[in-house]
Amino acid sequence: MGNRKKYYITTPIYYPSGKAHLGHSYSTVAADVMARYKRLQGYDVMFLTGTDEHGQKIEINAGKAGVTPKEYVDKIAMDFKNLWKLLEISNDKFIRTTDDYHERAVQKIFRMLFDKGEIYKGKYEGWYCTPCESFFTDTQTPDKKCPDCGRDLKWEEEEAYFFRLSKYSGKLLELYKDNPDFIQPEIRKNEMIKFVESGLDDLCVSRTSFSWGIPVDFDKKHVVYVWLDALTNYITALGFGSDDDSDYKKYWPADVHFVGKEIVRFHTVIWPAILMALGLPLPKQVYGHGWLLFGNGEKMSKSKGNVVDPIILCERYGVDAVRYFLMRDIPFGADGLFTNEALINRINFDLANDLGNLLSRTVSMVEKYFDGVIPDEKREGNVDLDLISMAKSIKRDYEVQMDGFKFSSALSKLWLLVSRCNKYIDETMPWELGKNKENYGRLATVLYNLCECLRIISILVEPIMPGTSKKMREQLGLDEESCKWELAGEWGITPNKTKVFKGGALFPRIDTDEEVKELEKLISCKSPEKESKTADNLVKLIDIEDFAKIELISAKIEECEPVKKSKKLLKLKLYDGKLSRVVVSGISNYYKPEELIGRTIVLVSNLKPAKLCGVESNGMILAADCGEDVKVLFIDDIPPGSKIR
RNA sequence: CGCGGAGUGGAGCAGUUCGGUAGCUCGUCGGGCUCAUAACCCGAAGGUCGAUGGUUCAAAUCCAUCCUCCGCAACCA
Repeated sequence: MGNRKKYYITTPIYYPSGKAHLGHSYSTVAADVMARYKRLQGYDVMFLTGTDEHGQKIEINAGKAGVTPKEYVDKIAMDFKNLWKLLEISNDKFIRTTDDYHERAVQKIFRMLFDKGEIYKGKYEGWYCTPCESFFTDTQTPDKKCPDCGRDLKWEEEEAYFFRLSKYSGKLLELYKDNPDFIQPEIRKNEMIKFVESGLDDLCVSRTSFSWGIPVDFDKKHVVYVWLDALTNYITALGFGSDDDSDYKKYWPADVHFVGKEIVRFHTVIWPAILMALGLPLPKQVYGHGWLLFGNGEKMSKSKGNVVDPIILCERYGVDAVRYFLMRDIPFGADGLFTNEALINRINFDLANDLGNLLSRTVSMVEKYFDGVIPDEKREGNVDLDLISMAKSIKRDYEVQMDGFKFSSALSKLWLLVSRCNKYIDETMPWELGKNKENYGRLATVLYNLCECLRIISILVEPIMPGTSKKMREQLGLDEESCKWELAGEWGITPNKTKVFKGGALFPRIDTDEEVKELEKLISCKSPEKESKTADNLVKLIDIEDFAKIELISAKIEECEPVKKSKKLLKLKLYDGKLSRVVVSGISNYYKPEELIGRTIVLVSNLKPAKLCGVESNGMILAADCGEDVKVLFIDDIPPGSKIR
């Protein structure tokens, strides 16, 4: 037992500031596939996922919801756990950074680093916006106004602890050089090298401005700030810093951390530096996968409210179909598009037509011609050799791809065998053989070969679609013994006289057009953004006083030029009858400066000033949003300064 | 000169590391088959691989310049 090779894989711990979406599911399913794959190969696997529950944003969100931060994260952590259960995620542990053992361990780690001199007390300074509780650097706020709310900023200094990240640049670069696989894929590695080469600052690891975090035990007004709290989960989950650290001793270092590409930096710079400072071994690899994007190329994110609900998809198509789609349709290292059509097409073509139908036609024929049991007498033919040699080699090809996290390629390798089987049926024409008893020996061989291929497929498909794998074996009448992982590379394992059982369709076909409509309906109901849009469509009635607050006047455009470094902004100098003022407007895609000079427009004159791309804008000009185009309201025959009501 | 990504048959993509007949899935057209979930199999049409220049016997692939699209960056006031 103790000699088994171990494999430790992690997902990021997710920040529960909103609902879990398909993007979270993507990372987690990928890690699960890998964990299952390694377990089947005989590894002693530790698969960790969890939630990162501290920080100001949680504190604020909880406040808005009128609950304590703990109540807030309890609820969302439960949602995550339930989703993972639904998606058949086989994690061995689920860590919450609010777990007692984690908090104690983080305090211990913090102290260890402080005692070693790796953490020191310093000052965090910057421009502070009290209402927003945010710091900004000089470069972020050239005008000393809050970029979020526009209010004045105060120069504040906050006492804070810092981790000596800056001294690790050299060591990190060495690490990347000596371990070319440490950061993958390649493109991420190059980015990180460039980033580290540009120099590192020490890292602020404590805050006094909010309290929802792990207290620094020797300096109670500080709480540990994000990275030292979050990243260390990978070792505290194994018991590091607690009384029982046997799992830590057994599983650390991690074989791979799966992370989204946006947090590669933290995992390949800060995390190894922390471990170096602690004198602990480093993870073997960090893999930064791509993002799931929508058909329109937008990132799936909570803040944009364009989240596709994995629960809906699972309910409609089953977990395995969703898992298959995520792993098959998107190359793991790159960004991928999610569209409802793509999902349904995968289900129909790959799963229903190719795989499901193959099983169905095979089992049907065994029942039809042999009452469900293939007889011993067989007669081999030449056509069989090609099929058999492919079937025997597919496991090796598949494993090469899986070991490189190329899930999509692994599946397309496996589907070569599925296609080969369908073709084999055409070549051998079992329905013809079935017409004449003399050919039953040959027919038995053909059907046996098909069952044998399906056995192999059922094994290799298990990491991605555990449920489907099981269903296939039930229909094929196979026991666990015949379906061990090693036996995916062997031929002739299905015992003689195995009885098959025709079951339901593995994946029922879906009517694409109708289903896409249904899905769009469903998802738009659930999407918060769409909801609010619908609400906006209902005309909200306002009082005349509300309207009176808005001061509209005519103004003449005196000067106009594009705002440097901006894509859509024009800087307009307007004369409002009394004074000239500068207004910035995002219409450079629709109007050229010379088309605007001399014209008169409608100006919202009492709008709070705001800074756009470094230019102060005092007001807003009215324009109509007509689909693709935007048209400014010109009122050239009205003298500047006229009040509009 | 802000950062990053991408441009390959109608659609979505692979191939680019390490140059050597341009590939996959879907769609279209034609044919075959009927065991099967109207599924399966075969064949065909369809591409100046964003542009230009360079290196080379040979470039989607290497080099240079440029164009376009997209995301991000404190930009729709």
